[in-house]
Amino acid sequence: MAKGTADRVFDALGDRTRRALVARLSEGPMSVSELGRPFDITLAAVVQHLQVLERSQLVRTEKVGRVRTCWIEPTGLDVAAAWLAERRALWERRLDRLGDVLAEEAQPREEGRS
Amino acid sequence: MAKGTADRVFDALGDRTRRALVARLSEGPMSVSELGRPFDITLAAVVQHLQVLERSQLVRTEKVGRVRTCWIEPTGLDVAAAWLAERRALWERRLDRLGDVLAEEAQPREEGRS
DNA sequence: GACATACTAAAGTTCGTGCTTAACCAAACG
DNA sequence: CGTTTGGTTAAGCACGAACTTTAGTATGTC
Repeated sequence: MAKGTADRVFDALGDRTRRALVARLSEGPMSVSELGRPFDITLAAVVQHLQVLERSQLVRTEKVGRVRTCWIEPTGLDVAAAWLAERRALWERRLDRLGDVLAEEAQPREEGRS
Repeated sequence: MAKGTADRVFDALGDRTRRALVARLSEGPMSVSELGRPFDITLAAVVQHLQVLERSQLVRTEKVGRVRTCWIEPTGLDVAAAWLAERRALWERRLDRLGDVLAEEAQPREEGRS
């Protein structure tokens, strides 16, 4: 099965360092080496993270001359936010079942169960 | 450094199977074995995922008799949503710098750089 | 009591992926 | 031209985490 967009976004955001990179990028666009400066990792590692972030549509980059500038693509974050909102909405509608389920477990009925 | 709440949430949501578990749980509260039924993994694995989800505050569980019932804690999702919203808001305010940065790279000035 | 169910806990295996090193290329600068 | 700077790519290592197996506990059912 093909990986959906939400999947890729959460995979990307599942890594501590990548979240930090996104946080740093949210302060404004910058070059790859500038982006990676505060972190204790190689430039190569930063580039690899960047590839994941680009695949997930969270970040976009463009190379001018020999310097690649990176920036956040806000709609990428929207995909994740939408997934969360959907789960939450779905849940809110079923919340009332909670009491029923717990009560049912406590004193099971003799009703038919498959 | 201590792991922040947002960190734990994204770590938890960083796994494909756990996202599927959350999705299933968003349809309503259910027992551990019922939760894990559609998945091709051991009950033990489901329990382990559940521990991560509980630590991240995304899910709460309670044991009555020998059956443990699980349900989503909506505020857990809120933490993640808030993180995303914050990055996005921060970014929106700096978006205008993009043009400047790209232009600057294209034709660097002779102004002082540290 | 005996058996089944629902889960738990520990231990071990395997596989992914985050990281490094090293070699490399192209652009800027003298 | 040679050197430095900024980035790319490939290869390989190493650690963690997702999973299984096994064995065990407590609850419910007959």
